[in-house]
This record gives sequence, structure tokens and C-alpha cells, in this order.
Amino acid sequence: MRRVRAGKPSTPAGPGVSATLADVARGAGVSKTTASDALRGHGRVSDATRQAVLDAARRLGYSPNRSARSLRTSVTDTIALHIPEFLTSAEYYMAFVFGVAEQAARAGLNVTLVSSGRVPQVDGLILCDPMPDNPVVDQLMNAGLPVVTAETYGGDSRPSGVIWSDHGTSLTELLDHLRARGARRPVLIASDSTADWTLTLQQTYAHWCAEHGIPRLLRKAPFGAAPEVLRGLVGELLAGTPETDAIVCAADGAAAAVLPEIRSAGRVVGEDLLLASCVDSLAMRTAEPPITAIDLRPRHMGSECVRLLCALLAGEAPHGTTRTLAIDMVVRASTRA
Amino acid sequence: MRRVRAGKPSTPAGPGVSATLADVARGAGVSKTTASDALRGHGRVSDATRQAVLDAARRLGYSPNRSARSLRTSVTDTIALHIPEFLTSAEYYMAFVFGVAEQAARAGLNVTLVSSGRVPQVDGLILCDPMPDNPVVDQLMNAGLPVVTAETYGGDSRPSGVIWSDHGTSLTELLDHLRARGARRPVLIASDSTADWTLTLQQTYAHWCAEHGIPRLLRKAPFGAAPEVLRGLVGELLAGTPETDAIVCAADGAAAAVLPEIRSAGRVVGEDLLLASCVDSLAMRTAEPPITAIDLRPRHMGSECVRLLCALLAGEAPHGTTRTLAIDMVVRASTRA
DNA sequence: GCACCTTGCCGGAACGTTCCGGCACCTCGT
DNA sequence: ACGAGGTGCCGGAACGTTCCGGCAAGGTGC
Repeated sequence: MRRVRAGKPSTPAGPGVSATLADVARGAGVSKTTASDALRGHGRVSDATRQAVLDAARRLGYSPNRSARSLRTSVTDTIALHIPEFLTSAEYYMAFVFGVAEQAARAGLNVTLVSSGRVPQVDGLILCDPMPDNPVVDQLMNAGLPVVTAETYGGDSRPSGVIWSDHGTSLTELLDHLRARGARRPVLIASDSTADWTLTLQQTYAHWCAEHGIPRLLRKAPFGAAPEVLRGLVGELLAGTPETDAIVCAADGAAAAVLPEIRSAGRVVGEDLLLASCVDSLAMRTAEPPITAIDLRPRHMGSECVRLLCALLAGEAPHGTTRTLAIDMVVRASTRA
Repeated sequence: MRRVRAGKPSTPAGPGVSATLADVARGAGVSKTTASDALRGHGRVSDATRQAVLDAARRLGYSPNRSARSLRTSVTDTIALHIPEFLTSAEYYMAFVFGVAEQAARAGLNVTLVSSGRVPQVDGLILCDPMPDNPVVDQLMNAGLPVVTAETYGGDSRPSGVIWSDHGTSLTELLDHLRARGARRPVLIASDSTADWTLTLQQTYAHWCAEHGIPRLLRKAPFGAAPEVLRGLVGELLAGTPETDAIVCAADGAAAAVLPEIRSAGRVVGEDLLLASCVDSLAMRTAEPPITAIDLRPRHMGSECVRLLCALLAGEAPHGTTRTLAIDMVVRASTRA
């Protein structure tokens, strides 16, 4: 608990210790007010003085103390990020995190991870795939801070901003594609999570089936279900409903996981059984055959969330702003019969 | 840039605005010094007053302003986390991140992600899989802050602490296992990254081969190589060196990616060709057949890094402390011939 | 010459916390 | 009765920043 900074505050900043604004002011021969104004571009400062201050700052390696700044302005230049803990979707979330980190760095913001419900002292929050029954999400939602969610939130409170993708349209497109490839009995294997995304997929599927006079063949697996469970499900499905000619898996990675089961049921993916996934990932690309999937562009999703949050914080976007992120179907051999 | 907090500082804290220490002191009828002492457990305070302060704090929903505290003490209660951006190893890194986040939350620390080289104002850094040729890593290493690395660092500077796993012993164990299963020509497919982990694997393999009078059949693929590249590699390997009876893949996910290629070369994994991975993941578990792999326990790795960093910060561990994290080989059908 | 505005700069208070030093009171031992 | 030592509490300075208000010097119009 000892103080880290060196003793004499009048020395021109020891090694490893960042110079203070007063040091810069002294170095430029001006007052700290002027130094601050010059650096922030706020007050009225002549070009010559501004240049002198800038030089001094660079020479001394000045970087403003964030705590002091934040104490004074009550702006932390920090946003919090919460992601659900599902290692099954690791690739999606990881890409999302990098998208957030990159865009935040660009905007000069720090990103802090929040796992518990303890609301951190930040300027705003980003919640990825918020599920209404998650108490942590609930606390964060009602913390009185600006919140941007990735995908819509099914709960009561309204976030300040939302970035969402039109999964309904995408799934319809995917189902149409399967139909064009000859599929007449497509099955949707969805998860039972409370994420809005899952629900949209199920509704869209039901709607599409009704529209095409096709029986609803929905199967549900627990969110983050073990591959064995998924396989068992598919095994039963193919044995019990052999007329199944296409399978769409909602969960990340599920389609790749069930491939062996399909094969051992004597079906040939891409030939007499079409297979597709609602989430693209490395596993889809590397599967044999590669699996048609919807690219959710998680990295873009991450950076767009930060963009929107910044706009909200700057007052450039109204509370309740909702933006759409385009997503793409990627057709691969598994549906190219 | 407007101030967020409400106007009159004498009101007992408006809604949504955290109470200040002065509010608590007033609420408990003591001075702010006493309030601070009572909450921190520092000075000499009678039990009765301490209780009164604690009550007032709870009643007012007091939570100390981190900026003010940090400004005063120059302790930020925040650590920075850097992970290399390789989405192929998404599952490993994701688990690592959660391990860090969880343990940090337990220790009352914030975690901020750092992607650029800009050194954040934190108490310490955790660098996951630091590669010597990464400029960002370099800057962070030499920031003059306590650093804990996950896996040893191959560069010049010495981190304050290291958590590492004995990949050499594990790979030896794995190779011995393959040999016991009849393999006489095991091939190692390594990546050409500069991570210490990769180098250790290659050295261990070379050493093991020499010891057993087995030809060194090392193949290198770029780190994060596309699955097609890996497949091409394996295809050539099996065509050119048909006496290959076991393949060990270093890179995360690689073993699962090359499975189809092996199959289409007419080899049967687990029967006439053993396959194993140096990194366990969902893909290894769900592959058909499931693939023997080394479980690196990334989540533990994450939390152990935080533990060590905390110990270093508290002065409970000496600079340069190195700790080992046990890792396990998980035998599955792919080597159970 | 005066009134007035603009420009360039600065003093100093405030943000919320920690903690040094000090003061008043009480309890003993002598 | 008195000093020594302990206990319980507090005043106020300091951390580094921002920014309000003010002041002097120079310019402009009359």
C-alpha cells in the first residue's frame, strides 16, 4: 500500500513516473491553466504558446493522469463489456471482443470486462447477447448507465441503444435456398436459450413452414448442449423421420458436431441431406464437406456497438437508437447438391 | 463534456448518483476522516462508531469513487490483459479470459483489455502467450509495470512472474503413449510461431526422436494456418511418407481440421493411424473419432496469472517468481487402437 | 481622451479520497 | 496531584486535473 510515485514533487519527473501537467507548464514557462488549455484546445491560447506546450509535453513524455481527469470531469473514458460465458460460441464472442477492443482503442476508450454484477465506474456498457433471465445482465441493465446491446434484449428494461441483425430474413433466405435445392422437409435444431436470437429463429422457421405448407419439425437442444446430446438428437431424428432432407442447426458449432452422426446414419451431406448452420465459424469452413452458414460478422458487431455507444455518449444519437448489422449467407458444399 | 453529477453537493445524494464519503460521515455524525478509517479499518475507531459508519454507508448505498482513491493512493485496482489475436485458438483464449476475469473479480480488481501498445494506467499486466516479435508485447513488457506472463517469454526482458506448463513432459508422455500403441513413425505438425510453447514442442519432439532412434518427421505450418493448408500438408505427408503411423498436431484445432484429409487418404484414425493434438478443445471432443489431446486448462491458467500478479503486487512473492500449472493428457479413441 | 471589446494568460477552487499530525479525554502508576 | 501513555476522533493538506472568473495589454470607434 505504499505510494509508488517518487518523493520530491518538484523534480522534473523521475524515470518511469509520468510527468504531470505542472511539469509541462513549468517546461513551457506557462501556468498549468494555459498548459491544460493548450493541450485540450479549450481556452484562448496563441499558436506560439500552444506549440511550446505541445513540445514540452512531448519532451517530458506527458500523459494525463486519468484518475485526476476522471475525478474532475466524472468522465472515465472507459466502457464495460459483458459477454455470456459460453465456450461453445467462443469464436463468435472472441471476434466480438476484438471488435470492441479495436474500436474502443480507436476512440481512446478503455474496455473493462465485467463478469459479476458489480457495476463498474464507467461511462457506458456493452452487453453481448443479453439474456433476460441472467441476473448479472439485469443488474447491469438497470445501473442507470447508457447501455448498448448486441442483439435485442427480451427483458423489460430498454437499453439506450441496440445493434441487431435481421436473423429472420437471413433464415428465410437460407430456408428458401434449401428449398431451391430440393429440400421439402427441413428441420430446425434450435436451442432453448432465452436469447432473442434463438426465439427469432424459431418463429421465423414456424412462419416459413406455415407459408410453404411444410410440417414444423422443430427440435430443441439445451443451449451449449454437449455434442453427444446433439448427435443423439440427430440420430433419433434420422431414424424416426427418415424423410428429413435438410437440417438447419441454430447453435454455434452444432452442425459440425452432428456431421459424423449423419454420416453413420448412411446419409450423404450435400447429396441426399442438406446441412446448414445459423452461425458461421472455423468449424463450418473446415468441416468435410464445408457447411453452408450465416456469417454473423461478430467483429463488426463489436465495433458497431462501440460506435453507437460513443454516439450516445456524445449526444449525437438519441436514446433508444437501433441500428442493423447486415449478415450474409455463405453457401458451401453441404447444400450445393 | 457536461458534468454528470447533480448540482448541490450538500444534498444526501440524488438518485443514480453514488453517495460520497462526506455524505456517509454526515449520516453517521462523524468526520470524513473517521468515516474513511472505519470503512478502511485503518485508524483507531471504536466499535460503536465503526458500526454507525458501516450502517450509514449501506443505507446510502455508498461506493467509493475509484478515481479519487486512485488519485490519492496511485493504486488503480485495475490490471490489464493482453491476448494475441488468433481466432483459431479462440476457445483457449476465451477460457483464459474468463479465468482472469473471475479471479480478478474475486480479488476486487478490474480487468481492462489492451490491444494497442498504449500502456494503460494500471497496477499490473497479464500477457498471454507473449511472442517476442510482437511490438505490442514488447512495449507492454518494458512499461515498468509488474508483468505476469502465461507461458514463458522468449524475448530479452524478464517478466515479474511467469505461469507455465511443462509442455515438454506432456508431449513426451503423449509420444510414449503413441509408441505404446504401436506407433513407430510419429510426425509432429508444428506451427512456426515464435511462442515459446511451439519451440518447446519442437525441441521435445526432436529430443524424443533422437532418444528412440526415430527419424525426425517435423512439418511446419504457419501459425493460424487455414485448414486447407493443413490438409494439403497432411495429404502430401501421407502420400509421400505412407509409413507414417501417427500424427501429432500442435496447433489448436488443427487435428480436427485434418481428419477428413486422413480419411480420404484411405487411412482409419485410431486404427492404422493415430492422431493427437497438443491442445484440447471442443473440436477434439466432438470429432469422429474423438481426438486424444493435452488439456492445457486455460481457465486455471488465467486465474493463476491473476493470483500471482496479486501476490507480486502485495509483495508476497518475489520478483521473478515462476509457477507451474499442471496439464493433463486426455486419451480418446483416436489413439486407442 | 474615453468607453468598450478582444486577446492571451493566470489564480485558485473543486472533484472525493487518504492519511499525517494533533487535540482532548481517560486510565494508571507513583 | 501529576506525568506518561493509550484511545477516539478530527482538521486539513495533498493527489493532478479542469474550468470559472478575472486581469492586463492592445485595438477600435468616437
